[in-house]
Amino acid sequence: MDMQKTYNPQDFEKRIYDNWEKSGYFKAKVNPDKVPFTIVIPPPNITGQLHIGHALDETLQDAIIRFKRMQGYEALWLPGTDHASIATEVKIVELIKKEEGLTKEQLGREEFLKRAWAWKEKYGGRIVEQLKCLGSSCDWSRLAFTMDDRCSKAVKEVFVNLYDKGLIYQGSKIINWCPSCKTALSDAEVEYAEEDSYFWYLDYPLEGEEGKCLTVATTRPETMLGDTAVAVNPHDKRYSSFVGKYLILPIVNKRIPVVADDYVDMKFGTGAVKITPAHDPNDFEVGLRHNLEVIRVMNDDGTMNELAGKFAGMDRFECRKAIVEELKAVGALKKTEPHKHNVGHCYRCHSSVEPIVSKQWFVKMADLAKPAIAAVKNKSIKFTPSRFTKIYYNWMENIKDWCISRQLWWGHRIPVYYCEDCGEKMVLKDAPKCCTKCGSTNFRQDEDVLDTWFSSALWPFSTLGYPDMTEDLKYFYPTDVLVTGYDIIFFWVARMIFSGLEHMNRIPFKDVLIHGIVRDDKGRKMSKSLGNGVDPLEVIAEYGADTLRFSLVNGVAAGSDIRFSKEKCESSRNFINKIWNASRFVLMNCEGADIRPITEIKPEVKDKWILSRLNHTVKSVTMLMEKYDLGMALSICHDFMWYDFCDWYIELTKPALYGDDIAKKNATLSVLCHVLKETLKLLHPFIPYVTEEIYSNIPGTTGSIMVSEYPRYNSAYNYKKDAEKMNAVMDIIKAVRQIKVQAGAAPSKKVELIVVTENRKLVDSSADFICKLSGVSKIVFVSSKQDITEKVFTQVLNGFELFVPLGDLVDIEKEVSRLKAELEKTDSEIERAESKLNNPGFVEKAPAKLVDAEKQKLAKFQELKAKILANLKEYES
RNA sequence: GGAGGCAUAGCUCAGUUGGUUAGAGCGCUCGCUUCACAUGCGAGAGGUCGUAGGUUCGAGUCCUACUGUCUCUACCA
Repeated sequence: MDMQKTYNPQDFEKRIYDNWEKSGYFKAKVNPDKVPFTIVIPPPNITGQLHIGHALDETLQDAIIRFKRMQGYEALWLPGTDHASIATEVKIVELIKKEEGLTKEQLGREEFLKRAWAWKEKYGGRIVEQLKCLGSSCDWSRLAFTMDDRCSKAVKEVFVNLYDKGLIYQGSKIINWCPSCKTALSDAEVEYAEEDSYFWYLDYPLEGEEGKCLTVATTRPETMLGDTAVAVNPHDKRYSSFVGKYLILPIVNKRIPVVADDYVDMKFGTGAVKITPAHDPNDFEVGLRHNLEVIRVMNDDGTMNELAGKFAGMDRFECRKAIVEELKAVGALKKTEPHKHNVGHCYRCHSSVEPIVSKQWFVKMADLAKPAIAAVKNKSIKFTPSRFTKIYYNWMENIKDWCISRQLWWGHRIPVYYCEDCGEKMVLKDAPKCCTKCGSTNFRQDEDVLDTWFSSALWPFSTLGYPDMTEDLKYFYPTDVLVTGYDIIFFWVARMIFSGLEHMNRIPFKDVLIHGIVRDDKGRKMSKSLGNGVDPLEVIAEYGADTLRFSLVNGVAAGSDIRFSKEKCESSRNFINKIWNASRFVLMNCEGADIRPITEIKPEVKDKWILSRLNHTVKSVTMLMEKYDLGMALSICHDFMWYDFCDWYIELTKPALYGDDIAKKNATLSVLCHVLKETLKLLHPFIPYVTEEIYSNIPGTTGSIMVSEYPRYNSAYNYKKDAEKMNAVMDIIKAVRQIKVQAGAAPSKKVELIVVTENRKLVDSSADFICKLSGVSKIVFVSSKQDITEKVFTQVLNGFELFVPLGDLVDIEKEVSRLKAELEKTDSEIERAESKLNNPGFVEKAPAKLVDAEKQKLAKFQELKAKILANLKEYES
């Protein structure tokens, strides 16, 4: 046995991980004799390093995969990283600006991509190291990257297939544009935030009718330069005479029609809306319905273009001010009022997003969404917790076409080629040698790359070999469970589901385990601006990976957010320290002892009690693990380890361990070893390092705990009667302790215990325990309280009356009032039970088991009451 | 506008399909350096489970309304 006095994870975590890796236990292979169990990691972005949210995600996955591996599944946890197109590109742009003083355009595409791959090598590698520190049992031989050859091949295959099926198309539509990143964004990539702004009321004069005008209200006056109509509600009587007439657009002095459209809300603003089809999604729709001209007045970088006339070249916000001034000058600004409204921001750079008309590639969603909704409706895919299905439906049922092209360089380049000579468009998996139509070799590839989520959507099968029907793909797909946060249900989970169904004809996973986000100790979201982020590596350096993992999982309900605090870490560390010391106790005593397998031991009552407790624990923990209720599973392991094993069983073994009976000592130690070993196995998925370290020191164990057999429930170990006996003894011990504390006697003071009972045999056979655990020097049996001559404290239990003579410490008056309080409590229990049993509804309708239990409870309390009364009478006489 | 979560001890949170006397951690009080552990041991105090109704023999748990709070989603110019 080689264990330091204090738990010190830094001494062994690294060594253990290295051993695991060397042993090849993490590797999974196609094995027809075993049932596969597969998890693909949600690939962390290579933008930086792992944060505490990743630590939670990986801990949950590792716990599940370790559990399944021990249960005998061929467990594969497939690791990888994500190129994170826009997020990484933003970082690299910043880097080259800082280090080389260049913009990406100045650097050029080829050089830029070199920098990006270097970044990937550096940060991708770092993330892998961090995953290892956490203890993640990933199959590193399969490490994937969303832009590696395999994934790239899958992306091209899927793009071409969808295009051929007519599910990918190119079109000019209104999309979200980030003027800072200069790329299109999908709807999911826009974040809205409320901002204080103004509502500007503008007068648009009616053509040919001097002095008459229509007032529109707008939050974006600068877009009026691109107005091509004003819309009113067809039922709005105020404006019915205007419909079909023309207005003169101020400043621009252009004729624009008044159209009637249901989209307009009569009650909002003035009931008249300026229509700018090029710069507003709703206006774009109105424009389509009324055949309006689309005039785009803004450049890609957010400045005004030549169609903005004298405002050309101005930044959009500058232009807004200038337009307002100009409108005021020409008398078209009627009034201004403060207004709060939601403005969309780029989820990566946070600039405000500009809705503009642009030619982009889209995925047609309607037909893809239907089977994806059905798969969840018919429970082929189950969300845990189930409430997240509603969030999923909500999005899927209202889904719009997915804009997948990005005007970026870092990512999968769109596999579309244009012939410079004949203009032919070629959508091909591999770059053509020449134009498929005219044979020209003068062609170019589409400049754009794909949305990063396009490749992530294929992750569960691209990493296993798709489009080739490999053995891996056949064996490990569909995967079993996907573990991720609720924040990427739309971005990722939904898209994997329809992609799996479309390209593999099968769901990508059976279960989706959703967890919450990790917040700081005050419940705030961790963010760079608040500076309240917690670095998992720092926590590991201070407390060890096991403590971090324990803190993130113990007692946490699925799907709910987690508060992370130092206090929590400390209490987790204390628990692991407790395991450490309990194990030291067991192992130190084992030295030189004859430890036998549990099957060769004849257990006595205390042993049967802990074996039955262990058995129950195994049953509930296994059940909870299978339901992915890891927080509860771990909490039950914790309670068993601390309260049953350490607080009670270890103490109960001491009389035997320090006694002279060698056979008894060996038997007890064998049970101690068995229970410790099995408990460590239950804990191993959550806290792998410390359990491995201790396990290797237990006599009789060979190999790693991570490939040991997971404990199994066995009804032969229930020992119901013995467990009840032990519980009665434990009640006696607790009662004596209570008497001593209440009397103010020192814990070390040895007292005499006088017992009235019909079950003398039980007390006799457990005398060792009672004496050792409650500081009793001698147990005396009497037939009734009348036989006691000294002043005593009294405690009445079911089947036992306990009396402790404590001489002058005994205060009769206090004792009487204490007994009266006990009596009152007992009375209220009797009353409660009686009212239930007197209720015909309860007796008739409640399950017989419960009625019986209630009857027993009543009898028990009535017996207690009788004894308390008898004791009270003694004092009164 | 739509949807969802949460409201339980001083604080942070558990609480399985409704069913014994509602639990834990931290904090607090009292007593202990007892031969694994003071990162500990023993004994306690502390809760009308947000409010009002309802269903039921029985509600922290199910239903309705309300109050407070957080989040997602839509983007009404």
